[in-house]
Amino acid sequence: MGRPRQAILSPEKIYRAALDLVDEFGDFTLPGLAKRLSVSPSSIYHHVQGRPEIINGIRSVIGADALASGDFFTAGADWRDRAAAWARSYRRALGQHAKCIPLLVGEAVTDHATLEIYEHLAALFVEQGFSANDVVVAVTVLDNFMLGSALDVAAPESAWLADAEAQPALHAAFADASLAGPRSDLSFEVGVAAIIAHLGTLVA
Amino acid sequence: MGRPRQAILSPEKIYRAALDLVDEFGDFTLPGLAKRLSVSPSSIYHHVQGRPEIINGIRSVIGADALASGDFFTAGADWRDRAAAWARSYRRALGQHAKCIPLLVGEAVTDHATLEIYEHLAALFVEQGFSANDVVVAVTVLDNFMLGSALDVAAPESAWLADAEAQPALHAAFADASLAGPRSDLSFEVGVAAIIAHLGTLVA
DNA sequence: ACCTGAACACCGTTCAAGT
DNA sequence: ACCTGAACACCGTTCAAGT
Repeated sequence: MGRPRQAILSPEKIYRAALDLVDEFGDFTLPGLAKRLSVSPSSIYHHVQGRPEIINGIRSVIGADALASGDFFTAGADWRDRAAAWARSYRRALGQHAKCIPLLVGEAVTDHATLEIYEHLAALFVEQGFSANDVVVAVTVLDNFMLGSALDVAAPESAWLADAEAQPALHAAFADASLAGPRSDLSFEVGVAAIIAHLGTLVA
Repeated sequence: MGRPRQAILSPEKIYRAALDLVDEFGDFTLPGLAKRLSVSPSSIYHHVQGRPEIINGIRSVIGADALASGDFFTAGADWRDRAAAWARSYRRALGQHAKCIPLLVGEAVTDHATLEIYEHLAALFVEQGFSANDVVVAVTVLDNFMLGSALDVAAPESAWLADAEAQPALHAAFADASLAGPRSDLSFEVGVAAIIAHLGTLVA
């Protein structure tokens, strides 16, 4: 066929198609991606280096969409509310692509969009007069909890397949619980409230 | 060669060898696993169903070792100390095999050892008089933070490759911080203290 | 029951060939 | 510059054949 007059592919198109595949099937393959893009597998290599770069691209697309939503710009409000909103927004963004998270964890963050998201959080603490040490710890604590909670979104409500005989306390708790909403969401709010209340003691 | 008088393999041996490979290289392949066990790839299928079962086996080995360490039996102490010890112990167990975590997340927990570990935590809250709802939330919150923090152990200290120009607050905080220990460990303790203090308000 | 070697479909990546 | 088809090494899994 040869070169088309107008390029069919772009890194962005490749990343978005890969994101779609992961959302749908929990993973992607280069041949599957090529098929989705109506292209030959080898064509993809004219735009990205390889599979790892595509995975990184998925992260950046999620981050860019989250930034574009404007959720991270809740200026004016109390810093506690803004920190909580940050965690809530990024967890929602990741949770919308919960099947991607296992693919993303364990890879270093280098894309601009994701770093920008964390810059928002760090700036918030700096503004509040946190020391460098406290900013690092505050960002880490909130990020760790946010990420652990986002991972939990992917897990089915019955991911805890406890046995009534072998794990009586665990089984009974889940069997008898009557939560007023999704377990993961409610727990997230409890944890965020706990963490932010504690961070407040650093600033006082 | 045919069947040996004494079986060379067992599920346990396969799981442990796979764990070793992941610790060393961050992943494992069936051919690589077979080589490590001085066996043919097809031999492995006489003992386990396939790769997913091996991944589940890795989790159960980590859980069994953690249970065997006795860290989860800190009876007598205050429930707050025991809950903190639980999170600390399991994070340490997972952190010792940090490269495994990306492989484990996103898979439902079904192995006995891991469920036993969560049973310890649930029983602790039940003992304390938590309602079923509160047990579920307390277990979820502590688990989510513990897992997020364990993932952070795998990340290099410089996983946040912030740019001085583009992300000034984030960059400056990490550049100027002088923490009295590993960022991940210190942050974990701060978060656990925050969460447990908050859980204490449920029981009061 | 348990190990082997051959075989299959599939995957990620490379590269020469085309426009 | 950008797409294609052929090719390569490799992977997970199956299966008939051996003891």
